[in-house]
Amino acid sequence: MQLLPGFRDFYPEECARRNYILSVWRDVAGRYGFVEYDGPVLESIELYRKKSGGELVGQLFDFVDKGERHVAMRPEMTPTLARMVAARERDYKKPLKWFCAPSFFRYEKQQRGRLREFLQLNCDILGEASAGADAELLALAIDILRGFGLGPADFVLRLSDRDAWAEFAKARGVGEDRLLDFLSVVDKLERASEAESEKRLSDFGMTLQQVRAFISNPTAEATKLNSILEDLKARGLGEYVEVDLTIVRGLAYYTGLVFEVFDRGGKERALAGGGRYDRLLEVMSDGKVKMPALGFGMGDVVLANLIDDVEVANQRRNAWLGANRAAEIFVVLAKEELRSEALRLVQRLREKGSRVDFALAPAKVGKQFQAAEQSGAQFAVVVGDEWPQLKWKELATRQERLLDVDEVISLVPMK
RNA sequence: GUGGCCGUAGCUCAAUGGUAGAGCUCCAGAUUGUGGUUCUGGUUGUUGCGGGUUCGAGUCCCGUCGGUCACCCCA
Repeated sequence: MQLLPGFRDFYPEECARRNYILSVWRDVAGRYGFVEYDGPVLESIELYRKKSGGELVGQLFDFVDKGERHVAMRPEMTPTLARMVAARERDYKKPLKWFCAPSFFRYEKQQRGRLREFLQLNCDILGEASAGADAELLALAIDILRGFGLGPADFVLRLSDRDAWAEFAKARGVGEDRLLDFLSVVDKLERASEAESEKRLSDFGMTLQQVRAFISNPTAEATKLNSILEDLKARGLGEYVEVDLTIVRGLAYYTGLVFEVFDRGGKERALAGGGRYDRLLEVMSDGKVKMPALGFGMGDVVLANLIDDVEVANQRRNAWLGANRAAEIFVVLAKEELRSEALRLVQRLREKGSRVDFALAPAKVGKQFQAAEQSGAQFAVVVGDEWPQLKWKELATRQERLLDVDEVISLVPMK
C-alpha cells in the first residue's frame, strides 16, 4: 500500500521533530498571552465559498458525505475562527488572543514546502482595531521564529497595507468592485513581464510607472504602517521588518495590514503570512457581529526546511530532541533470578517521574548496554551479583559506583 | 492543472538488451557481567504497476501510479 500523495507518515524521529515545532509554537504564543482553541477538521463547503471566490474552492480537499452534504477538509482556520467567534463573542472579553496548531488540507500537487496535509500555527487577535494589535501580532510572529534560533540574517517580514492600495486605486478612479482585480495585477508585478503588467494596468487607466512610484514612495497613504514600525522598533525588533507594497496576498478577505515572512536566502516559499480581516466576521454573521480582527498562519513544512538550513536552529532542535529522548535510565538485568527485584526498581523509578526502560526478555548484558545506548539513556543501573546493592553507571563517562536502592531512587528526578 | 527529470533490498545506489549486486542498516556470533570500534556469518527483491517490441527487458516503446523540480496557484 502506498501513501496517498502529499501525505506523511510520522515515524518516531519525524514525530519528535514535529513535536519540537509544536512545543515552540505553543510556548511562545503562551508568552504573548494567546490561548489555544480548535475546531472541526471538516466543514461545509459553503463556509469557504462564503468568504471568497471560486479560485479557492478549486484547491479544496472536498467530497460529498453519506448524508449528501458537500463538505471540505479545512484548508485554513480563519473562516472557522470567524464562525466560532461570531457565534459566541459575548462570552469573551476583548481583545481575544487565540491560537491553534492543527492539520490543514489542500488538494494540490505536492512539491518542496507544499504538501496536501500540513500543520499550521494560526494566531489571531480579535476585537482590537488599533495599530497596537498589528504590532503585537507581528512581534509574536518574529519571536516565534526567534524561538527556533532564527535571526535577522535568516528571515524578514515584509509589510504592506491594502488600505493604502485601496486609497491609491480610488484616487485614480478604480471602483471598489474592481479593487481585487487590480490587486491581483500588483501581486503578479514581480513575476509577469513589463509589457504584460503595462497592458493589464491600462485596463485600470494606470501606467506601470505610476504604480512603481507608489511602491517606492508610499509614505502619504501608509501612516498606519509607520506607527506599527515604531512599535516594533521600541521592542527592539525593527531589523526584522521592512515595508514592501508588492505584497498584497491572494485572499479576498484581507483589509488593512498584510504581510508575508520570507527566508533571507530566498530559497523557500513564504514561511508565514497574514493580515487584517476587519470585515470578515460581519460577513460570516450576516451583519450581526462587527469586530476588527487580524491573524497569521505559519506552516510546519517550510519552517522545518529552514531549520535544516540554519546551523544555530539545527543545534537548538537537537538540544531539544536530546532532552526528550526515549529514556533517562536503563535498568540492566544481569542476573535473571533478580527479575522481580528489577521490576520493582523500574516501577519505583517510574513512579518518581523518571523515564525508564529495560529489556523485556532475558538478554545478554552486552545487548542490554547496547539497548541502553540506543534509548538515549544517560544512566544504566545494573541489577546483579551486587544485590541488594546496585551498580549506577553514567554511560557517557563510563564511571560506576555502588549504591543502595534507596540511594538510586533519591537521585531521581534527574532534572 | 501543464511540462522536464526520476522510480532496482528497510536506506543510498550499481548492473553494454544476456545468471539482479554492493555499501549502510537490521539480526546472530566472536565476547556466559559491561555499550558507540573491529571481524565473521545471516535475513531482505514479483526491478512501482500494466501492456508492447525481442530468442531474451531492470535496461527500449506506450500507458498508469508515485516521487521530484519548474510553471500555475497560494490558505
